[in-house]
Amino acid sequence: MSAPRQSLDIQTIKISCELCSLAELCLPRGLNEAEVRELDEIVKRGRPIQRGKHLYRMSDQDHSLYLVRTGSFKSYLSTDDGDEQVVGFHLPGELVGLDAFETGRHTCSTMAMETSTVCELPGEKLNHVCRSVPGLHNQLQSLIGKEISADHSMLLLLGKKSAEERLASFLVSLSRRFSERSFSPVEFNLCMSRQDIGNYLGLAVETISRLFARFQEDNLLAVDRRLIKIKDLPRLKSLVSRPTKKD
Amino acid sequence: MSAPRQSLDIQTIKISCELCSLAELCLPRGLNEAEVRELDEIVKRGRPIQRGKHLYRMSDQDHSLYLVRTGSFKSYLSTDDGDEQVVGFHLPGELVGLDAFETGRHTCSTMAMETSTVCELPGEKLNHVCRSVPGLHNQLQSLIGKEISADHSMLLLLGKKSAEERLASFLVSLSRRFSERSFSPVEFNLCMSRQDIGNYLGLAVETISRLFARFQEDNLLAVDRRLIKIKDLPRLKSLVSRPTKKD
DNA sequence: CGGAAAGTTGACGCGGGTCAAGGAATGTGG
DNA sequence: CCACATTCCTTGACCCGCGTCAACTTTCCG
Repeated sequence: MSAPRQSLDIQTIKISCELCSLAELCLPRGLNEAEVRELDEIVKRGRPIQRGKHLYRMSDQDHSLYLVRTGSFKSYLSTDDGDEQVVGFHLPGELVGLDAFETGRHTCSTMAMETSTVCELPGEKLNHVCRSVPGLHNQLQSLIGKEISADHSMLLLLGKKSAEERLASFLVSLSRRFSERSFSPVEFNLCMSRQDIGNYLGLAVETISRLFARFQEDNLLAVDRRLIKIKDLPRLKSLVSRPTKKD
Repeated sequence: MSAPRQSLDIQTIKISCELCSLAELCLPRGLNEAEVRELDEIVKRGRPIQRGKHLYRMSDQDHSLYLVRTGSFKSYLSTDDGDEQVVGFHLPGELVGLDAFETGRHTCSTMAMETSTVCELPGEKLNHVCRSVPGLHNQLQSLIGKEISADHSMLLLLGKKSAEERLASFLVSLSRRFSERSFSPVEFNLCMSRQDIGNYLGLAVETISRLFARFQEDNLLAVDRRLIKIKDLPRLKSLVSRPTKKD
């Protein structure tokens, strides 16, 4: 906290959008070298955030957006009566912080689920660069649209799907996201607790536990603590929407 | 359909952002006269959309945003197995169409619930005007943030709340929105069917019916078909979050 | 007026929440 | 290195909120 804010180490200097392995998933996608360098100018890369620490809290004033560089985060709402609703998990390359767009104050809190780093995009500077780099504006717009469409899918999941369909959807979505990041689509570590998964999916922890047990019995998965091996991805995908009940 | 597209009537000519009664809720908020006129230049005001007709359908290519001028719309996702999830209801002054931001194709469908009119903002022109009118950019950004925060609240509602809390939340939200539009906060017509309400809230139609009956018994509401009179708004608000179960 | 869509009400049953108890892994301090 | 606490996860027993099904009424609309 009291360390000089200007200090740079070799690690930090080396990181740039141009060299970042996430470029194809992240804001630089579709920009040319000069444009990426212009974006790079305004990106602030802070020190790592420890597991359990907040990137920001609900009602913090903040005009920045953040892109996850390494690690993972969860965003959640807290209600006055003390309980929470996880509204999203964020992997490297994903955008966080749009929730302050309305008033300049965050409407949810975002916490690191493991030691993580982000790239910060200060709002005013970002708007300015967007004006001179239209491709950046488009890319940002696209990420915003993605966020909204993802939220809509979650509304469908919470509004209509059974517990089994919810967990299957969740695993398939993680599988896809890991695979986009060049990790195995069939073997990965969950970065969140059963508690968080249940909360996110609108289910009790016990239900998550039971479903993992059942999926394992059915030879869909091998589960070892937080390590998931998907043994039959096609069948898992087929569980995402059930055979139609009526109509 | 075969009417000449250039035809204008006096009604249409008269409508401008400057004179529109929605201005304080809508994009022009906080803009000066000159800026509003610049915005006005690019707004396309089409003919009314009949009840049941679509403003757009899922997977339509579309780079415009829309602001509801009169009437009301619902947005919904359709799944491959044929059922639907309503993801939002839209009243005058509210923004519709962000769901095409990701790819330029809509990810949900939007249908008029009564004869309605919209103001269309063609994407490219809008970006252009935003560049010269920073206040417009901010206002748009704010509406985007509002949408995202609203979606998050819905996730909380669907993930955690009981049927009673859901319907109470819904009515309180409608009450607030009507009152912002200078309608009575305690007496209004529902523009949607019980079916749509149930779908939106993740409940069966029968549950909606029973809850309306119970709220009426409890002297919270007077319900006559789609006309709602809220008889005890404070108590209705108190139902929105229940007394905490544990922790 | 007739047929369809929308809404209401009752009976019934199940999916998943809640409670309780215990196990396994990780952290903490001595 | 061990004792102990804490958090995380699992499993079983129970039961209730709300979905489902069915029958009927009311309203809407051509």
